[in-house]
Amino acid sequence: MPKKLKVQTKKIRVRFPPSPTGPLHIGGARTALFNYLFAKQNKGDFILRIEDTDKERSRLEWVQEIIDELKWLGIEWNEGPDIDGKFGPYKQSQRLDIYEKYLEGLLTENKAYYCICAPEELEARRQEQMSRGVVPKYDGKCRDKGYTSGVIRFRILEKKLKFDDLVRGRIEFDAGLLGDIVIAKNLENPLYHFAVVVDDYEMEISHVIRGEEHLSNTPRQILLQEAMGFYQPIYAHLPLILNPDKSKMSKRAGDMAVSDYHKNGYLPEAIVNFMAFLGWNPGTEKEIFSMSELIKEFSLGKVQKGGAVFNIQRLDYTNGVYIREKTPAKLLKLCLLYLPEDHKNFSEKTLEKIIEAVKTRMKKLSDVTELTDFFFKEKLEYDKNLLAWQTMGDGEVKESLERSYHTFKTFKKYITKDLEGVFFKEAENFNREKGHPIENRGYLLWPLRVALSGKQASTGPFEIAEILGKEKTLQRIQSAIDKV
RNA sequence: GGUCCUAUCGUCUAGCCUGGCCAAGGACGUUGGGCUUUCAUCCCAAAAACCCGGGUUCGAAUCCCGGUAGGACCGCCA
Repeated sequence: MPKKLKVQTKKIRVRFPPSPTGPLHIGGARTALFNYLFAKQNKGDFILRIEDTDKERSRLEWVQEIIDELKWLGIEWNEGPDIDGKFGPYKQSQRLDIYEKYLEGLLTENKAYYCICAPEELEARRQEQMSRGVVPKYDGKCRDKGYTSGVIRFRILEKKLKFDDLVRGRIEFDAGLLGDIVIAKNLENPLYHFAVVVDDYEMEISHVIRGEEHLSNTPRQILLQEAMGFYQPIYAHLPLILNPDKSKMSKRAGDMAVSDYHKNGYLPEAIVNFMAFLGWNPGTEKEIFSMSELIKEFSLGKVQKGGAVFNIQRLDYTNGVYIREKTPAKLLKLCLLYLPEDHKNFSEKTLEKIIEAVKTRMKKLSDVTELTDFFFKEKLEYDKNLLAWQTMGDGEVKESLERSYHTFKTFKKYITKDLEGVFFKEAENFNREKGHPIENRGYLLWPLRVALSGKQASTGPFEIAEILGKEKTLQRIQSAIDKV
């Protein structure tokens, strides 16, 4: 077995090793982000490695989805399955010969051995140990039996271990409590603990930054490193992302797939900003960070130790901030997907105006559909009672609408500011005639806005009128008048 | 059950290492108010937390010990 002891290079090299058994989740994406941030900040390399040793559960389409969503988020790697590097290949299924070599070495040195215990038998023993209240661990039955087939087990050395975690400080374990672990089903089928250790070594990974769920796996991996004469990478275990009930955010819990947020109209900048604050904080009062600002400010030392509950309201807020920051042209481009088919009948300029008019009401891009639907409809459907402001009766609603109708007729071109000036005066006049409080413009403006939008809540009437133009505006008011 | 980890407003967190500047700061959310024809944006304000118990000390959110609670792991998954 190759015994060249690699000295840890000065170069910072980190990796994100997803297993393609499902979509990329927020938890994984956050881990990828922290690795990326750390690498970029230190002018190091960020490697994407696909851990597809589980042939049954791994699927090519998941590999693609993980790649697509990571890229969408703006997390890019220096080496990976789609970008060759000198440490490739970057899919474990293509590195079988490498693992086999190390496996054979471990076997000949008697640091690993074949085990022929049947899974059912193992399970039964596990249950029995559990019921007796002892730690379930493999009893070493097949050790030193000289079997030449079966699964390959790694001999766990009984010793105390310690390592320094970058976010948690010194961690100590007693490996004597661990049972011999299966590291491969056979020479051609390595398992996680073994493969990850071999790859991190072969790929000269300097820092292993991963979720806390791996903290208790670390001693096994350190033992494996020692058995093969590898250097030990520096570890940093990130706090878990939790469900509202504080349980670990699992792959099955709800729609935590990055692709779901993507489809629903969350912006990558918002997701990245939000994820960065799940377990990390700059220590200042700045809350909105771009990727490049994060690269500058990020620090593992400021990473929280306790788990963080995923708070969707905060994501929504952050998303809104980024939406409002977009230029009209960019926002329109992003929203196109969520607009009705016939949006193509409208000019780009008009569409931009429509989006601008509803921008502050959007939490996510998909909201644009409902927010703007009335601009595209030929005929508005709404309850005529909606037209009444406060205590207005039908007769007054009609008068109010007719007043607006005639005022609109006097304009050639509809420009929000011009309309506003005249209508505000008109509203005062109307109130004076009707004996309403002068400042309560709703008597004139509310029925008008409802006539133009058909909605309880919407953009103001003058912006709508400007976008609709004279013909449609007049037509909508007329049909409101006909309603009452 | 064992091992390991964690513990500040409902949530994300600052402060903790280097005790006093903390009658604990910010943000989301909530509530109230302002602006306003509505909703949203924006602005202002309020309510809201140091898990518990000991100890060390003139003084503890901060240090120590013990509880308690939560979580992760204990796979021929990763």
